Amino acid sequence: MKAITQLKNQGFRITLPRQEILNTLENYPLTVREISHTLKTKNILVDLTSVYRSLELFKQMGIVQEIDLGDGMKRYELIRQDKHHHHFVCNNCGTIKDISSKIEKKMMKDIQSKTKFLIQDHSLEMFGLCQKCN
Amino acid sequence: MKAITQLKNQGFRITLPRQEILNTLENYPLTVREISHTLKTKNILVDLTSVYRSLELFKQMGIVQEIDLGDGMKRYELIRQDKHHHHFVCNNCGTIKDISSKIEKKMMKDIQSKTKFLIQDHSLEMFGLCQKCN
DNA sequence: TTGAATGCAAAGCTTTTGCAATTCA
DNA sequence: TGAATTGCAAAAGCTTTGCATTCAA
Repeated sequence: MKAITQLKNQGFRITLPRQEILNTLENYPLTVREISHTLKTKNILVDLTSVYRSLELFKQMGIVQEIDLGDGMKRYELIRQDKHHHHFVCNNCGTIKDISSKIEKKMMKDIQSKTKFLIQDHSLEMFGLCQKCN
Repeated sequence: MKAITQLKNQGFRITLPRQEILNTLENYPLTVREISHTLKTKNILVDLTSVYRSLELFKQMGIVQEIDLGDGMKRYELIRQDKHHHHFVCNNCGTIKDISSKIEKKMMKDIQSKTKFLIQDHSLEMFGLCQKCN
């Protein structure tokens, strides 16, 4: 279901800030500042606070996902239909690429049966050099 | 090589704060506040700033490793000899357990050959319920 | 019209920086 | 002794909160 529809269906208002924030997230994960800056270049001024609040709402609605690359800022990306994936960050140019792996599920099952922990979620981030920078 | 020896060999001073900070890290990853608080219960008062600075030094010397569980605070743990591992965090009681997996290396190789990215490092954190809480 | 959403200012946290005082070697 | 290390105060950076104003429905 499209994010906007989802908002409407759940009784939330379709505001310009919300629509535009969602638009910025089309391509790759962004920080709050990056979202705000992107909007500024389109002459759409949205306060940082509102960006934070919108993202919090989107997160709770399952529209958006928070990712942490360990650099002190959270990043946000749209959740595409059940396409669980991870990220590769280039240490040189900073580009973020989506990564998905088939072995992953097996790995989680393995760990779960070995440890008897119930794994509800996990995050996997990779760092290195992208094809261009290598 | 023991951390203290390593410090001495590299010309750094063996101070009480440094020794005691290292001691707190024996068991599991701690935040800066947790380190400071642990020391306080032992009547050892070390300023937060000094904890930060010691950890930064230890990190650069390869004695300590920074981990990010996405809750806004960095955690620090001793690096044991080439025992690369990851973490499982219980969503209920907060316990952090070390996890290591054999499949992991294969997974990285797989991704590397598929994407042509050079993977230099990665982080994997798992969240769920531990045996006790499940 | 009216409650939801936004903007602005201020505060809350973690982490960093500057500098004088202290301390290890 | 003297440079390295620490502590204290202040600042920096990300995020949250309070409240009056604005706006979608």
